[in-house]
Amino acid sequence: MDGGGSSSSSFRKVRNPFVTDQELEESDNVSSVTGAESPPPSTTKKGKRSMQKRVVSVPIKDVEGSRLKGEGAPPSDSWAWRKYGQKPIKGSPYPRGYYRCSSSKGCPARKQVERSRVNPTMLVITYSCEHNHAWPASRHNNTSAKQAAAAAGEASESPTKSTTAVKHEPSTSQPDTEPDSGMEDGFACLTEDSILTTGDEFAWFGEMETTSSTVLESPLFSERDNSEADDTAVIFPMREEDESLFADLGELPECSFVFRHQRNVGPQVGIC
DNA sequence: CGGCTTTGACCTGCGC
DNA sequence: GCGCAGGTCAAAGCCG
Repeated sequence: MDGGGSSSSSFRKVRNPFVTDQELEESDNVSSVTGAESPPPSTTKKGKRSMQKRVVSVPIKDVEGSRLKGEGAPPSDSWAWRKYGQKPIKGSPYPRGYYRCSSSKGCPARKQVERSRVNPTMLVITYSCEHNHAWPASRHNNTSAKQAAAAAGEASESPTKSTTAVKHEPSTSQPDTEPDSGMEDGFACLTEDSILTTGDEFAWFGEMETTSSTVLESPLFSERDNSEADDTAVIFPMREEDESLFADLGELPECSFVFRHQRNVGPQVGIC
């Protein structure tokens, strides 16, 4: 309980070619995974502690049995998320849901879920993780995931297989001094330096590309390539089947980002 | 019974 | 300095 205004991250406006105002907010904070975190134009409201943020856009699928009424629902990741708030965002017809990681007690992970104004069929999820903080390992929390998904389904009736854009934003990496319990599971939020290439752990990703004819598109990448934008985004059409694959993503450190810049280069995974 | 969701209110930070 | 917007907390209610 930080008290009324607690630690929030700076989501102030900047400019992101990929999305509109709202998404811009997130993307702008999204620093390049490479660790080149662009100095936030505006200091975080309360985010005193450096937090790594990742923006992930996932297609909303029609999920039933939803008990949530939130507009933005988080994708079914493998972690337990507890919704602690929801607020309508100015300029956005969809409210933004605030979720906290409930997988672990000391889990500082948080995520904001909102519908993409650009593509109502996509959910824009912003993951916030303390610098170097550990994320709860894959904990199959059907409840959260299911509910989240359900919410998503409720929120959107367009199960359109949209593309999934993944953007990661490593925030200022400060020497981690907070021993968190989240690490217990073995997944730690590495600093932006930690950029890994697809390995066994991410083999699923490779398969996803090859087996599911999943195509990675990153409009942002294009931008980034050209201007080295701060955001890292990956867009790949997903199917219901792919969804399961994507669901596996939950098993991966949320802090990790997967992107493929060049065709010659395999999917690269970065862990914040 | 426990956990989670929902809604309202409060606080912080930024912009003007 | 004031207002706006965003973010978080707390309490109540509901569901599994």
